[in-house]
Amino acid sequence: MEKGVSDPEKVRKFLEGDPRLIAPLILGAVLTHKSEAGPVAVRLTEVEAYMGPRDSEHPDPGSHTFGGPTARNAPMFGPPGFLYVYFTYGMHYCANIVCGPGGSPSALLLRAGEIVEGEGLATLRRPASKAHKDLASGPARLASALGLTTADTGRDALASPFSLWLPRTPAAAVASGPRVGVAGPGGSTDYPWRFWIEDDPTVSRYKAARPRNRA
DNA sequence: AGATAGATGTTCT
DNA sequence: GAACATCTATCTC
Repeated sequence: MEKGVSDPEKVRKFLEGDPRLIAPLILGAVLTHKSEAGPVAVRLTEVEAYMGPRDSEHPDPGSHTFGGPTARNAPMFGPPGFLYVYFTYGMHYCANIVCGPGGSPSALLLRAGEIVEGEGLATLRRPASKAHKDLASGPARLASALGLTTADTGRDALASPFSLWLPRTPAAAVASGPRVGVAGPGGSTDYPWRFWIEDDPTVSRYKAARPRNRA
């Protein structure tokens, strides 16, 4: 694993930029979480930009900040480099890294990655995973493998027990594309919010969102 | 091997 | 109610 920039000052400065510019450059970065059970590190292979309504000419109804600040999305209105973790679908967590200048509010959703350290612990946390490449091949899988929960929302991803290493050299082949299956008026399906490392086996496979039946 | 259905429960509109 | 997820089970090809 090629080491890169880890100085929190420099990393935070980098994260102050536009998430759509940061996204292709953060691919390959390594996020580490050291828990009492041990460290787990993930090399990011897929991220998705979420823009605050005032930061973009493209409406983004998919963003949690689309409707303004709430108790849940408060970290997104804070300084860059902090975690925004939310609970979704009654059983999963998804982790974002806040970026843009403080108060933006925008973030990068960590959609997928490859476990590069602590695979044993990651496997314990992901008993359903049958393959190495599937340990973090999805936003909720990634959060689960790293052991992230809503208890971690608002915590600094650039300070202990976390660390974030930027890649020394940008990923060779970065692809981008729209989200799919996004419902809602003005749908944000027509803009490339999503970035991933081309041909990386750990990138999540896309399925259109399916409507759920009521109980 | 791929597609589909059902279940799970928090947060916001 | 609806939500950009995941797992398991159960079909079909």
